[in-house]
Amino acid sequence: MITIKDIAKMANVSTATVSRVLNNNYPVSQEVRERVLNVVKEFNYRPNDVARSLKQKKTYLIGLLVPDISNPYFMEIARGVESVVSHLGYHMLLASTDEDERKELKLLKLFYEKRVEFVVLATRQNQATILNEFIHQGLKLVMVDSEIEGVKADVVVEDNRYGAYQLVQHLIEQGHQKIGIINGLMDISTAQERYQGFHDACIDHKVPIYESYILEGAYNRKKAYDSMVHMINSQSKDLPTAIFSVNNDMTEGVMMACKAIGLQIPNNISLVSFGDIRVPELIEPKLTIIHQNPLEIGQKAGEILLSRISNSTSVPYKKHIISSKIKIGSSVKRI
Amino acid sequence: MITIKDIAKMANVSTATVSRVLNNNYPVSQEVRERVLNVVKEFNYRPNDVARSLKQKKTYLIGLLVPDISNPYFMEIARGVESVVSHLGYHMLLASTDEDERKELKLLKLFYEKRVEFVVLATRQNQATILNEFIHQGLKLVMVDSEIEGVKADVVVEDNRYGAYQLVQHLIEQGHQKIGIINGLMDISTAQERYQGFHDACIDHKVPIYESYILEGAYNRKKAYDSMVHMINSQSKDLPTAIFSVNNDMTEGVMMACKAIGLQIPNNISLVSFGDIRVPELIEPKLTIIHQNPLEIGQKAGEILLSRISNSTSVPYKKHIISSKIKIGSSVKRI
DNA sequence: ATGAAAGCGCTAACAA
DNA sequence: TTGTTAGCGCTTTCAT
Repeated sequence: MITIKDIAKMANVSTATVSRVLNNNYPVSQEVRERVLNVVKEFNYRPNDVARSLKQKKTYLIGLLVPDISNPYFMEIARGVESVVSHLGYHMLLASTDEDERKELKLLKLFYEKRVEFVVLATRQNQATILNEFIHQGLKLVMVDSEIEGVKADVVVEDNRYGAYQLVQHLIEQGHQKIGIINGLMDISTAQERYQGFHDACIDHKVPIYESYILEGAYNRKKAYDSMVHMINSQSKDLPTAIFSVNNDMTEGVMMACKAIGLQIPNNISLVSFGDIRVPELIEPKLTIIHQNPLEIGQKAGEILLSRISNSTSVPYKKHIISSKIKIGSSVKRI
Repeated sequence: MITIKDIAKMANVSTATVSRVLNNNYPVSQEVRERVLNVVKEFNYRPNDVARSLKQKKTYLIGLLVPDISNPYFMEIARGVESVVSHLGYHMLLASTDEDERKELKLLKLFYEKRVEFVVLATRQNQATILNEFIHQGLKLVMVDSEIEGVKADVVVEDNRYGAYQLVQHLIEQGHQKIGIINGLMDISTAQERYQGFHDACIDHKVPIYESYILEGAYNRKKAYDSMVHMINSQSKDLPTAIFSVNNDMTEGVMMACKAIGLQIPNNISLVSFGDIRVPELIEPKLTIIHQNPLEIGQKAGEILLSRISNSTSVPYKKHIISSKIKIGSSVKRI
């Protein structure tokens, strides 16, 4: 592999000069510049970024750690990050944690050893103490999607509580008093907050909350399907009139359950969802949902990290809340 | 930042010894090993991988270049790659080309400067000559999804021609003689091959091909929708009895068009698709499709690149074809 | 405007 | 088993 030394020799200059013309950061005479450039072109020389990184202590690497890189939601976030950092020459190192705490830790460690300048972390586990330890060692972090209480890092999340609140309020306004919820894993901040929104809306409007209508969906479609089928079968004489599904994946499960059993939405049961299902254009009815914007989360995270990289002055960590808009469909029956 | 030198000093050994205990590649006495390990732990030392890469000329980096990192199809491929390379300590650098040839070239160049050990490229453009130039300079490449004729690299693709062939043959077996096709961009290999399959099936079974039934879908949903609507409106007295949609995204567009206009599938028109639509569970009817397996493409690409990295002996480049299975649904009417 | 040389943080060949 | 040291390919300070 051809190095700067080779180029220097061929152009009859020092390596310093070659570096200067390549980086355009110090005065070089026209004549020498051209001579060097010619040799560079002739040999198709490409500087070794590893060496440069070592010398400059700058890798232009951003690590992205998400539960699953094939999950469109997270990849929209990634896309958002990429869109703002790529212009500055940053590249993204991507990896899936598979929701495995040990793997996540291992990846954080590896990212750190690769000297990524920042990591964007979408995690649903791990303790604040462990993450803070990394941070203490100099790892820069910005958390997206979920929050972990006590972590010393910026956070970009959706307005989960208020989004959920709006959805449930809408149900109540349409006359619903028996509202069920398909819940996420309660050790995850997003699930807690969305549940909180449900809870607050019910309390504020004096609507009772029934234990038996609180279903465990575990943030996955299969589980949501099973829970829903089970409830319908076991409480068929006294079903809720409306369901609030806490994420889009589970919403698909709920709809599949209704379809399988023959419950019509919204005739037999109403449904609202945090996040839209896929290809809604082909599916009836149009759901009333909270519209999510993962791209914006990613962009925000990208901006934050860029500004932290450039401004070494330590401004305090902040929680950025991306507001979520409700979109009214026809999945709620007025009763 | 703490370095191997610091550790060496604190443990009263040479840097070489620290390196040895960390890498476990040379004999070190128990006593010294423990001493070093203690200091490492105490200071939470993490070796600088940039320096190691420079020295070893090994980055453990795989570059992935796809049109769009938020496209689930490509991210399934990425997932496949990751699943096989991550065990060996490889990391993935990911970037979107946005179908922009210049951007793609720039990214290839940057990946090269970062000294990625391999790049997995899913591209739909660029000439073989340009790519071969990179390869000539030492860039290792494996192409996925699409093929570019003449590129000196391994290729992993689906069996596009035969998949399409099966689909169209199925239509013909069900009695269809007037078959339309929503086509991709014909400068992309996958589109060419799928069209070829359509063409061959028609020829082999002596079914006529009508020019006016060959629609431009441009591999995108919106265009497919528009083309479909236009055809239905302009040729309403003599529509094809069946449509072959060349990719899943366009299939969604076709279904939306049918829905908008009130054409029922398969009653009024039959439909087969290369690749399944999203959430098929919630959509009627079940389509007859070719089942795609991007994960497998990624895994295969990962295996290939791993074996090329380890076996320096140059085996000839090969085209790997992932076979595609037909899945019969209820979207084709027997006539 | 240019060159010499130190050094980024490691690894590994060589010596002891 | 351990230490010394050269060197990976760059950048940048200091001379000139």
